[in-house]
Amino acid sequence: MNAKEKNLYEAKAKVLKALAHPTRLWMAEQLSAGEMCVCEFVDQVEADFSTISKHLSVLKQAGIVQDEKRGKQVYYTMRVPCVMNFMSCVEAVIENNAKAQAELLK
Amino acid sequence: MNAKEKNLYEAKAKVLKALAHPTRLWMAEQLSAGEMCVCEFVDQVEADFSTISKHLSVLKQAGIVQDEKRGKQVYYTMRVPCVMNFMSCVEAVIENNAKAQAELLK
DNA sequence: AAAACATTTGGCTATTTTGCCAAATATCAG
DNA sequence: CTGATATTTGGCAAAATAGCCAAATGTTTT
Repeated sequence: MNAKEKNLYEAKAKVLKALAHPTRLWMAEQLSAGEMCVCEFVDQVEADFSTISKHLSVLKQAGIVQDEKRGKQVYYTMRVPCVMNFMSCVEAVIENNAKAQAELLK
Repeated sequence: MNAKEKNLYEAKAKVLKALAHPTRLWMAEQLSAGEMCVCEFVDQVEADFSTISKHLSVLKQAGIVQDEKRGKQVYYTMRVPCVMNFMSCVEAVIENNAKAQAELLK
């Protein structure tokens, strides 16, 4: 693996890492259904609003979402909607794991 | 978000987290092309073999790969091949980011 | 049984990530 | 301008992750 390839894998990993947090993943899924402002997340997520803001910032830094200020509020939208397409496969992994677990109990 | 839903997002995040490391992501991509033994990774990755073993263990714990001992060697294979399908989208994110960067320089 | 080989595990430190609080910034209402 | 509201930023402590070394385990060869 040369330097260029290494950079590529680091870039890819950064995108995945941004999604690899329960709260951020949930946020991304919500945004897949349409834009939301920070205040809506504050209402629905049990965490300090500064924490929520930082999570959104991580998603933005990774290039997954974008923000737009309108009045007092900041609205976030998905920038690359396809990102959520693979969640069905992630769910398949989890189902597989559950099956394997169940198998152990037989 | 109730407790059950929270568990689900934690499980999904765990799968993503397992892939969210340059070395592990590279390993997963290699395995998408067919099985490999730990020793092959040791030859190709610049890291201690214990580190490599631990990375593979993380992928296994997440349910992404499975292992099989044959003789002295341990062979790893993808357990849920679809996991790599979304990489084209992750690449799209990166391309988008690059475009945005380029735009800044104009 | 001993030596050699392949891999995993335990333990430790360095680094990164999380999440809260407090403070700063920006916008709007009066 | 002042105060209220929405959000971001800085700073810090706690928790999680990464990666190396050494030791343990399992397998084959001699």
